[in-house]
Amino acid sequence: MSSNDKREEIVRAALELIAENGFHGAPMAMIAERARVGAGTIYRYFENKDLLIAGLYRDLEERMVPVMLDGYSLEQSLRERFLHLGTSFIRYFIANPLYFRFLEQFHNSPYGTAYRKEKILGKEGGCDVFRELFEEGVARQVIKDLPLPVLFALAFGPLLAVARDHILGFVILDDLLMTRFIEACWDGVKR
Amino acid sequence: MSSNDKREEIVRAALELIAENGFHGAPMAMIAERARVGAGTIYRYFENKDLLIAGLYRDLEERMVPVMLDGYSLEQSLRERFLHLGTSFIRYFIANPLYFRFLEQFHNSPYGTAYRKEKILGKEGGCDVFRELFEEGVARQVIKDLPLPVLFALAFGPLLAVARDHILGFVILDDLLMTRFIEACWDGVKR
Amino acid sequence: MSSNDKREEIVRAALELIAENGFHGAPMAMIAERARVGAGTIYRYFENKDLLIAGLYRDLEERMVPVMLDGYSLEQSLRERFLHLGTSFIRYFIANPLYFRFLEQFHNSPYGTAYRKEKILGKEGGCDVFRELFEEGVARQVIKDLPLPVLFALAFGPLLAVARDHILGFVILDDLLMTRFIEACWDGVKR
Amino acid sequence: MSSNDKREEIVRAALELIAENGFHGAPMAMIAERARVGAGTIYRYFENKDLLIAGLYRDLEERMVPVMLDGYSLEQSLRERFLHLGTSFIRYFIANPLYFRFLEQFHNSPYGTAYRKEKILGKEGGCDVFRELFEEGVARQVIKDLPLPVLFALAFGPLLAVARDHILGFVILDDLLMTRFIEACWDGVKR
DNA sequence: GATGAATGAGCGTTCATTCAT
DNA sequence: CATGAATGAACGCTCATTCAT
Repeated sequence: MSSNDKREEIVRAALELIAENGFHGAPMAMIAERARVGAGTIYRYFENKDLLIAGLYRDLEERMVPVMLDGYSLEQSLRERFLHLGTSFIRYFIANPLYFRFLEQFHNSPYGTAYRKEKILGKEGGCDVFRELFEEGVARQVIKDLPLPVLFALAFGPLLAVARDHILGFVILDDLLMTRFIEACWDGVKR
Repeated sequence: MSSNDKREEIVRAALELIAENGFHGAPMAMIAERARVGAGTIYRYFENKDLLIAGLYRDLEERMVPVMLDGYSLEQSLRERFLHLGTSFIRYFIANPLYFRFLEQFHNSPYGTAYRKEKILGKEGGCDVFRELFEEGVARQVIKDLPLPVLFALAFGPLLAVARDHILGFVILDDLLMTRFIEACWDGVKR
Repeated sequence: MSSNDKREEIVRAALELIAENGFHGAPMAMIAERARVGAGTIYRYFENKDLLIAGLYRDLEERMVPVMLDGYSLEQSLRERFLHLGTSFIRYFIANPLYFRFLEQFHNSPYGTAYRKEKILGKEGGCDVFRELFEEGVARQVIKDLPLPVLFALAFGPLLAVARDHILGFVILDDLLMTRFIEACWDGVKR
Repeated sequence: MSSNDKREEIVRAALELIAENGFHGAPMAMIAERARVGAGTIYRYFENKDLLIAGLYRDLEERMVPVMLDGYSLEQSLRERFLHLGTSFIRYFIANPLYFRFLEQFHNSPYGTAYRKEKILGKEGGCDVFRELFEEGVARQVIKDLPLPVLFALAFGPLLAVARDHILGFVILDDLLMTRFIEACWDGVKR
């Protein structure tokens, strides 16, 4: 097994356990066991548990951006771009429910709180493109003239909530329903 | 100090500590100290920590409903009723940021997960009235014909997100902004 | 068992183990076991291992002073006073070899080093009386006019070395030999 | 780098780290790093950490003897020989404070204790010559008729104590003071 | 021979829970 | 009833040692 494989196994194991059981259900020894690795080995790759988790978060963020931007074009209308991003966003989490669960655990946790302090805005990987979209929309009077955080709340709030509901099995978002849902989100932000 | 006072002190102390520091920053001994009560005493009122926290949650839910329903009238239009509930909802959390922080801690935690498993729908205290509102709105073709969880996501998602942003100081929701924000939520759910 | 007994048991156990095996041979779990106490219990009495050990040291220091001063009188000649203190000092450690071993462990250890930084001089409990003796002796031209630390080295160096030798069984210091030895120390410091 | 160089690098690195930080501040990995050698390499030269440290000790002992004997002549008087050895001894440690610090760390440590058990007498490198000096002095009635360990205590006790004080900066031993100090030691052992 | 990644026993410490008082 | 001292399992982390390369 190569060194890189080991790192990846650790990341995978940590992600799974945290997604399944939360941080309190993912002690280092259990992560090591699931990764089929000695307990001390984790510390060759991550200085401590906090940094392992922060690393996990950064990993997920980075992986997400290109997926969301795939097929995204500034030549489309604002509405089309919004629908594209919203759909990508939700599809991504439906396809990777573990990632979603992890991010939820992370956000409301001492780990996430410290991390968020640095970023304030620009949260939720790939937000920059959302921010640009909103700013352009406000300027062109297509989107409501509300502060950015409020627009983010109107867009991400429902997206995250519905992704959670789908993952927990409270709704099944087929293609039609997803489209109608994201159009509803657009209704919230558009003028 | 009456038995009831003691219980209340415990609840208050636990709420404060969890809201301020998260679950990891609220060990039983610290809760007992803040409540000016022996550590063992907590166990007279709550079988264990999980049930203390679940009890806390139930408490908050119950306290919230009458506040939200204050001034609520079935004689108002659906839109007016939605705006009323949304405004009450957000005002309540702005007035009680500790409650909000606690609920956020609770939702993504082993405690909350177990609890949610029981309730599936009907979550977020005072939802019944929201559910009735949505069902009536769908039936009367005023609200989009989407599954209830999706409508909940469209309404609560932004409400919770914006409440968090306000509490963390990312936006300041004055009366005007709050009204415009909740109208935007209505735009999301209305036909 | 009273609370005080428990504290004492912990102190005794820690002292024994450290004296017998050094710091590395006295993990908290072993101290707890020897004290017939839960591992967590130690932490009710001592914030952490460092403070347990510093506490132990302070304890020993305090216990020693009155023993050394018993029968000490400023009306005796300088020589008699020196012999008295030297004899008491060495007798004390011969009677309490565990204390001696502990102090030796302590002095050259991260624990002791930090502690010594604060005190620089005035080390080895009951030194003040030695210092006064030396200062008076220098002033009255009975003792060599050397810096205090050098006089301390001339007096304590042999005392500690011989105590160690006795405890390890390299010599047996009977009363006669002890007297002759301390007289030899006096020969070193006197004019 | 030759095999012998490697061994020497390891010894040097270990000595430095232990002298600077004590045993607890010198893990094998850190020694390897400072010696610019793989962690496993150390084990080609030393069976385990205990033996590495015992080897270190033996090294220092061996290096010290010729320095102390430089200029030493059996034709000098006993007093002159004592002063010579004492001066060399103390000068050596003042010139090599790292060696001194290491030896102090070593003496009160599980490593040193085990080692000392083997040697009982003949401790402190270059003791044989001291022993001969003492035995001759006792026989010729120039030195007090005390057991050898007691004479060692009278001589080495102050020497080590004063060397420590100098190295820690509590006194500065210039040539004059050093001479006067060693003469005082001689006063302790001579008849 | 030399390496350094991997190991896992063992460390100091915390904290939910119990129970004698 | 109320207490809080006592408990010990479980945690995050270190490091002497091994062994595949």
